Amino acid sequence: MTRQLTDFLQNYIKKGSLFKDKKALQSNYKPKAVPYRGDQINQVAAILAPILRMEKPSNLFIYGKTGTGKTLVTKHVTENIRRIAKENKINLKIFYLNCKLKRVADTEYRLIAQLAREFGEEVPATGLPTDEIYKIFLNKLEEEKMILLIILDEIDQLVHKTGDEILYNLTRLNSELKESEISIIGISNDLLFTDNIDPRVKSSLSEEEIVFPPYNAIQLQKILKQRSKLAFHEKIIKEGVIEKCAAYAAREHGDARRALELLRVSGELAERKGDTRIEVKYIDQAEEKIERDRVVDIVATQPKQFKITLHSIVTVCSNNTNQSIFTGDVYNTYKETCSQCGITPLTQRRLSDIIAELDMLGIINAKVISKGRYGRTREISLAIPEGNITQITTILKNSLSL
DNA sequence: CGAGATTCATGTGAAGTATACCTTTAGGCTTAA
DNA sequence: AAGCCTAAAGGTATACTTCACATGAATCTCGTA
Repeated sequence: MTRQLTDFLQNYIKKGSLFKDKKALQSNYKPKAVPYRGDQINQVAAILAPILRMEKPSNLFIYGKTGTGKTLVTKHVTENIRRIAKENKINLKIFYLNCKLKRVADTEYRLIAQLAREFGEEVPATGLPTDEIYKIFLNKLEEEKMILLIILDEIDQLVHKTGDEILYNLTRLNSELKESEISIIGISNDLLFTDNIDPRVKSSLSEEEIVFPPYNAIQLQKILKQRSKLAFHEKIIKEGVIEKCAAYAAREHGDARRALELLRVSGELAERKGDTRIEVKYIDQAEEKIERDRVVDIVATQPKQFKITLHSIVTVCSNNTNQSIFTGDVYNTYKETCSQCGITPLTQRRLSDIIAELDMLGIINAKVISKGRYGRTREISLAIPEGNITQITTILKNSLSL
């Protein structure tokens, strides 16, 4: 047994890795150049450039589907601006916040609190009035006499959850500032986002707008080739692999992040199998694995009540296969589940909201339908691939100690 | 037969409540002069 | 008298509950052809 293990480990070293630099394929990797986004880079740069003359740049709004390079381009440009600002002794700060993160920036209070924390200020998670937290933040900002650039990623999620007042407050902030100035970059996956917000907010928040088009399959291929040169040793990738990755991602609205992830995970799978080259067959496995990991990750990080709800949905789904299931069924099962693990159940009202949130997360599909005489409800189905359900159930059971 | 009323099961908005946390304030105790 | 600690008072954000009303198509009702 030990013998085997030593052999394995020895071999592992000897064989070396398929990867030269795996980081090049990870989602937080920032390449030196961003291909096919020259226009967007120039536009963003042109809009933000006034910073370097200590002038407040226009607020900017960026739209585009996931994996079209919004975040990457924004970071790319702002990094450069940050660098040049530093060289020229311009007092500039750039804060990047992802509004989707639960319990970080998903309410007005938490958003501002997080900004204050970026300044190194200790602020409590709750208890203070919201204007108080604004004051703390603004005072700190005034003290430092600077230009502040706030990047709000996935801002549509925030507004969806808490309404558009936040945006109004944010845009109004400048009028309260004497020494410093704030500019906001909003990034949204939802192309129709601004249709539903207050026109006053809209005009001041999106003084400038940039739309990021999806990549097409050929562009994706080029991107993949470029990155794979950095990431893998020579001649590791078999013919057709890149093409297939690109095709898969192009099918999903040209999502470059996905394409890169497919390639990376394929590589990892090949490596784990002891293969010396990446075969086309690994891509399909990779796609499955990615989806599985995504779901597992989401599920595992949900609060308890969300887990119980999800568990109930899974249970109901598996009990009556190929029949549609409704809120009422889920709620009944939910109550049972609660009594099993000794937790007082929430009301149906609340459960309704939780189901809606789970839908937003994309792990279930819930559509409000009217069954005519038989009332109105949500038609719920799982958005988890068939093969992963058992695994998810296990995770849920373990964390709920069922 | 068809237009309009009815109905059901739950969606959904608003307001209220519980909890956990915050600051302020008043009182009480200690201490030093 | 001044200083310090503590506990109560008064305030907030968040997650949840309560209450009440909204929804919308299948079904029912009833007048009419």
